[in-house]
Amino acid sequence: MEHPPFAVTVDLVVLTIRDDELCVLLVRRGEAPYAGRWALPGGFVRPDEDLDAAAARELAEETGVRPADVHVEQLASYGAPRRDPRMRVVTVAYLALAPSLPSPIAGTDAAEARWTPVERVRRIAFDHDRILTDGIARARAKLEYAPVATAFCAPEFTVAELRRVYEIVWGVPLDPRNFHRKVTGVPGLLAPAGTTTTRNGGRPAELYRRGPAELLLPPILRG
Amino acid sequence: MEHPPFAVTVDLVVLTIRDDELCVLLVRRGEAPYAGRWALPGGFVRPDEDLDAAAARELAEETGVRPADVHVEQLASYGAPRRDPRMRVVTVAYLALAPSLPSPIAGTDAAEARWTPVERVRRIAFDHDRILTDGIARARAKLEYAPVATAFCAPEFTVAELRRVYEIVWGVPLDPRNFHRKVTGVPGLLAPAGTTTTRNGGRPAELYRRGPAELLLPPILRG
DNA sequence: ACAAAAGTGTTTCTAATACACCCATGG
DNA sequence: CCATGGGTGTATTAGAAACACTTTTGT
Repeated sequence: MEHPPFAVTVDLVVLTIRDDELCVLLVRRGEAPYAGRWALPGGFVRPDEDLDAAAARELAEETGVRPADVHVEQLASYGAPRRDPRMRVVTVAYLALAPSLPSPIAGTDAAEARWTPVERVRRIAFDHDRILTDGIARARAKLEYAPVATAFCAPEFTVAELRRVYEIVWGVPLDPRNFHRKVTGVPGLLAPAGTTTTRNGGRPAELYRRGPAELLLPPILRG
Repeated sequence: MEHPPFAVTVDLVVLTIRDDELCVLLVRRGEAPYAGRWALPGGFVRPDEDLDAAAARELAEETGVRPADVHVEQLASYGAPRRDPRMRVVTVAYLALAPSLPSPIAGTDAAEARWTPVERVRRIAFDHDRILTDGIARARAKLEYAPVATAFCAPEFTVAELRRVYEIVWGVPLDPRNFHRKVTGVPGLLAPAGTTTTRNGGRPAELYRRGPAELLLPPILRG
């Protein structure tokens, strides 16, 4: 009963919104293979560590964000025999949705890390193109029926800021009036903070925090 | 740079409909751990085998069904440190939806295999309870927006047989008239076979094959 | 003739869309 | 006072649900 030895890694598709664009966190590889090329952040799962824990650890190391502010979920696993030329590696990919972070990423231990607009990503290392494509598709689909859009926002946000998230991720314009009604009508989605802001100009807007809702009923449909 | 050694397996949640119940394929374990207990079918990924290929191979070994007749998709990965007491095992779970098969499962190499109604599954080996729960939830959700219900049917089927699939998987009654209109109205979902059958009694029903549609628009919503 | 299942037509109601309009602030 | 974005009201329309009714077989 010999079981072939595998290495197991976690890789992260960390998405955020910066300057009105959907961006992904990429790190520059220092060693072969693909030395000097950009890649998704990730690393080996430790001997006594659960998969989710490994993903959370890598995320903290790379971004320094508090886990409570980020939405993390397992995406899929990838294990083609020669996806890593050194050895047989199966990677468990995770999708993370994070609020906008300061540009020089705090607490990072990677040599070089960068937020890149997803439209401009070209030929990254390993099979990470495919993983990124799958992660973006998942994020787009999940906004429809799960309250994850708030993960892209600061702890307190306006309805218009939440709408911008949808417009940027989906790439379609939404009617501000109908969106407002829809999103404030979903029970448990938004909790009023009781304060207002004028940071976007015009009439002061109500500030909200994320509510306790786990599911989005009815769903918010794409244009 | 030492990478801890992992074993990697695939486990299968194979669902079918037998006697108007949603059933899952379970196999009896011959060896420790959990000797004599029921478990999801599965096995080790081979050194030169992709994950999807390993899942397809195990499915063929356990059920003997032709791959074209079954819907197979990756479900999720599970890798808690002590989920297998022998060693560190990460398993990639797959969900398969199959048409009703003859009871003594043809082409099986497992010592003992059985279709069990999902409601009656109790305390199966390892963390397979959790995997099964996740698989059922995925199947229920996927019927809404993907044309996978046909995977439970024979190659040629009636609208009423397709409706029974939805009713059994969701556990809710559906209006036959509205269902008929809805499902025949989705472009590309059903291809008329040109023949009819009276196997369900009453007026002859049109027979259909699965159409080329990949997505279900508009979705079929749960009552 | 009658039961049973297939399939169609029609009415009702809910919810998404489009858009006119008013509100509250900064400059 | 005017520009800007926030928020409400309302008419239109698309689709879901409910159900009466007709069709085509087996017995």
